[in-house]
Amino acid sequence: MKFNLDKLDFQIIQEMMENAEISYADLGKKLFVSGGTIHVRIKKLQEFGIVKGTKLNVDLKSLGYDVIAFIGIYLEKSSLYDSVAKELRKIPQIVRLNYTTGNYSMFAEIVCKDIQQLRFVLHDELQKIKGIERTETFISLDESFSRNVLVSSE
Amino acid sequence: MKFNLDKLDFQIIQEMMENAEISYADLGKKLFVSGGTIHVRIKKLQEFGIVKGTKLNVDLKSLGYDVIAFIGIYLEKSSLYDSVAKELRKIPQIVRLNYTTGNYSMFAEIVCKDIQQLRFVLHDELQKIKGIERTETFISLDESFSRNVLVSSE
DNA sequence: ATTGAAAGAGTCTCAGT
DNA sequence: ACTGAGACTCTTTCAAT
Repeated sequence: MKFNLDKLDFQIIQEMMENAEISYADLGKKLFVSGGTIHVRIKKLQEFGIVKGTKLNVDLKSLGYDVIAFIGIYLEKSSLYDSVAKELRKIPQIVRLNYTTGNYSMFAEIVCKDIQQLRFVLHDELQKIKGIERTETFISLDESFSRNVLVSSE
Repeated sequence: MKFNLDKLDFQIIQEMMENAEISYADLGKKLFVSGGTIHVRIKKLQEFGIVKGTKLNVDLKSLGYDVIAFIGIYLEKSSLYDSVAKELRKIPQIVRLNYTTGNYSMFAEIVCKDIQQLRFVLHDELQKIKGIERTETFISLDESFSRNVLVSSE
């Protein structure tokens, strides 16, 4: 760890990773300090670059984005990573891309409105990209859980 | 889509998925409506359950959580899904679990402080869980990008 | 449905401890 | 380093359109 964070800092991060709407006064009550102290700590965490902002928590399912899938990508040559990544970034349904060890060269996550859209991306868009040897798709039938990591000083 | 959302609703969602800190007045300026209108729309989106709250955007790398990996899990029987999911949930480093089609029965994402911790989870904790036949691990060497889906009415 | 203004709540600063 | 109070800003409500 690069910074000297204490238990209170971690408690604030943990709490606000789940719910960033809580007021400083209320969070202070919960953690037995004043709202002013919460404020000072959050300012410090922002200065350190640990807290980068807040994001809206949106229920994608209710917006019709039902289909989540993971794609393992085999490249012809691993040197093609950057150029393939650049092409994959152009596909808005692909929300995440990691360069990985193991079977696959890259690992992508894709969010679609329906199976037809997923098929279109897999069949039409990915096939056009030079350097992709083949792909394996894992469609999520159920998200068992999704949560934040447990932060602490150890 | 279950709801009647217009362009403005989607613009608000898109903007605030990236930055939920912006004030209603400022967001209104950006989208050429009053702050009051932004407020009404967000209230509506909350009532619909589309907006579920806000989350702190934390830089896990700077907190020392450097190691992200994906784990493909083979089960002995797919009926063991629930009991294995229950055990995996007890491991705090596992932040996400999906039940998937394809090669693997389940797909997990894990966040660790170092390779030693990852090895401990993979070798000691996962091996203890009854019903897991074997696992394949893909360590992320680089996150090329991670972003929100592009929402719209179509 | 949108607006603008007033009331209420929260953030931010700072002097005191 | 924490606190509490005052200044300031944002959210929330509401009457008018």
